[in-house]
Amino acid sequence: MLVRTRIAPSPTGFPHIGTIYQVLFDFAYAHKYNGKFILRIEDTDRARFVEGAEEIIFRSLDWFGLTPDEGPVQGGDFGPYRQSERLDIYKKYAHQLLDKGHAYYCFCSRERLEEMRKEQERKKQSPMYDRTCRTLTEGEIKAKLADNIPHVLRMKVPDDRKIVVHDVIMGDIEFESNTVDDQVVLKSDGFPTYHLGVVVDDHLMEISHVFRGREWVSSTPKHVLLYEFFGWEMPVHAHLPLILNSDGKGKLSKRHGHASVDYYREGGYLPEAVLNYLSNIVWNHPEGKEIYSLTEFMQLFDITQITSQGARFDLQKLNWMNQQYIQKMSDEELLTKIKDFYKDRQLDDILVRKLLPLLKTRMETLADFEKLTGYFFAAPSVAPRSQKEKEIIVDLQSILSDVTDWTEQGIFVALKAVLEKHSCRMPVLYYLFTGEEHGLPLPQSLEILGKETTLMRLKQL
RNA sequence: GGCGCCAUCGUCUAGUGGCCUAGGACAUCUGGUUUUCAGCCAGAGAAUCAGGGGUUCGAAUCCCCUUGGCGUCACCA
Repeated sequence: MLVRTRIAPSPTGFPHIGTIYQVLFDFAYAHKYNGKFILRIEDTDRARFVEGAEEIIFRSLDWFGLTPDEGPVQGGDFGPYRQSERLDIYKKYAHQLLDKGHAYYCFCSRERLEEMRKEQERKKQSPMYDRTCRTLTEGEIKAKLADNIPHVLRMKVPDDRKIVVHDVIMGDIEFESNTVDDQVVLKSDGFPTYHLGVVVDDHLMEISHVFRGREWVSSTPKHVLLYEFFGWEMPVHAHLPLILNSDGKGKLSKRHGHASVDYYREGGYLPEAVLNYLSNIVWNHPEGKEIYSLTEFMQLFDITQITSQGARFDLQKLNWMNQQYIQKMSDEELLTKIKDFYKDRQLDDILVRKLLPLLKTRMETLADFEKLTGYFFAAPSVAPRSQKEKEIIVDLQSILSDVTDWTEQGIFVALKAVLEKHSCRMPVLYYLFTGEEHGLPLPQSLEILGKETTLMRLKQL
């Protein structure tokens, strides 16, 4: 069987990191078995549609190197890959359901539905459609249709049945059909709901494995039923554990800035580090390694071995991982990444190259470059904070101007003399030169800055 | 509330009946690297394996109950 996985985001806002987390598994699994990874845009909610969101999804996937094999951009034999362009298909299948007696017209207004739910809640019942329209006679239906009363199609959930959801990481989960709602499958605007959309498209696009978040398990019985109604074989399902907010309260949400993919790109994170982190929170390398490549993950992971607990998002650990990746990078690679990250800044290659060895162990993200190297590009705004510091500046000027050997070692000796004379500590000098109390090693920094610039800046204090 | 899932250091986890007086990583703290900060090295503290019952010669591991957390209950996905 050919492995085909898919991600089916809806263009309703910025891409969520949870989407990338899911794609990681889609992508890895598909490519592990020489299959295909498909992108399908589920734009069936016109009210929540956001212009441009689709392009951001494409871009985000590309940034992570998780480009789909088939999709709206790449094309493929199973298109169109946008649900809004497949309306006829859903209509056809919805009516097939109707003909087979697995669906029925519902003419209930939103207001009535709303009231019904309120009433149910008042009676402490779980809100569910009361099946009023299930008993409509053929004549009544025809009359309402003729009157152009807005309507939807609902699936007819059978009574008193066990519905079993097979999940490769959770095992079999049993549901009682009486707790399953007569879900709307086709909306009054002719668009399908998610439930009809996924089932039809996953089948038509020959999806073999469905990886999605745990939040979907409770609607899976509906999908099981739909597959059964159509007489189709159901793809293998794996519901991935949720990524939780760092306080453990709830799914990683928009309130936490780092739910957005942009947060990582703009924050100077490396896509491979983010992917590494994402996989590591629910999967362990057999040798206990924490740092491993996507390729290695792809080769070694087994979907059945995924943890079954939701995991809190730990930014500190991600930061550590990102730093590990930066540290292990070659100078050339790092230079490229930095220049790319600051592409609007016209950075001087020669200067940056000199800085790299100092930077490497001090950058958690590419964005740290700016904080760490500011004083190389412009004089920091510093003013002596005491009489003592004024005296130190005077001594610094005279001692430094006498340094003939302007190297790390020569500068170090000179600085040490000042330190000893005033019996002060390094952070004081550091502040005078950079405006910060700590950062890159001072002697090396001054060597790179150059004698002339160093003395000139000192004079301006 | 109904239904479903989950439960090992602060966090992510290893662990599938004896190798566990519970291992690793992040974080924290201490010392070293003969004066910043990182990095690196060494070390420390940190989990009565949610609680209670079983099963067993033996349980973090199997079963039951309780508790707690999370998810979900739309013409949203």
